[in-house]
Amino acid sequence: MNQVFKALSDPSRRKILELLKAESLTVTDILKHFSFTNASLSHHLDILKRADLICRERKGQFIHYSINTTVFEDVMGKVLNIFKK
Amino acid sequence: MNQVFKALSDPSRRKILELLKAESLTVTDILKHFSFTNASLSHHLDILKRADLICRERKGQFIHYSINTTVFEDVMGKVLNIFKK
DNA sequence: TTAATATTTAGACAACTATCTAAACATCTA
DNA sequence: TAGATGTTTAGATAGTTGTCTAAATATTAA
Repeated sequence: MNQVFKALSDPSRRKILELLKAESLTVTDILKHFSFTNASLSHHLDILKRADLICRERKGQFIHYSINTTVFEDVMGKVLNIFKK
Repeated sequence: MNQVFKALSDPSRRKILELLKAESLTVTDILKHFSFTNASLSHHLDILKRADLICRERKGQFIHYSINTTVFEDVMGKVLNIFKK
């Protein structure tokens, strides 16, 4: 679960999640919203993937990324546990 | 709000919050649960304080730290916003 | 098969972070 | 006031992170 918190600690990665919650996108699509290189984006996507926060699916030449909503309850629960008695 | 996520990204700091949600504690009290120095703990407390996640109050020789529950809704809301459509 | 497009991987580097030791500051007690 | 206790600050260092360029891999189209 530490990987999830680490993944969420970067603003760019939170923005990626914001984008993906609206619709599933390719790397090139996502890249349009940022100023860094595709290599950097790939790195961020890798971290989000390892934290199980996103899913990837190749469709021919493209790879589509989407948010993994099933992890949502886990994260909320963990944040809840930090604060709630 | 980035400071909040950064603060939560470290396991030791999350453990500190876990301890403080039960009861308000002094630095020495908190230190018993960790193996690093008081200087390191002070550093972690500073980060949590800047993120507004904890409160400090001097009582004579001691400084008591407690969790800031009013920030709870903010954090939950932010995590919600990341996932919820 | 060759060229073009989409994405990841490898390696390097500057900036940041967690930790330490040593010193300073704050308060209490004798 | 002097010494003891509690806590923070300063400065140093090793490890981590975000970013880059260049090269590699995967798929499509000509």
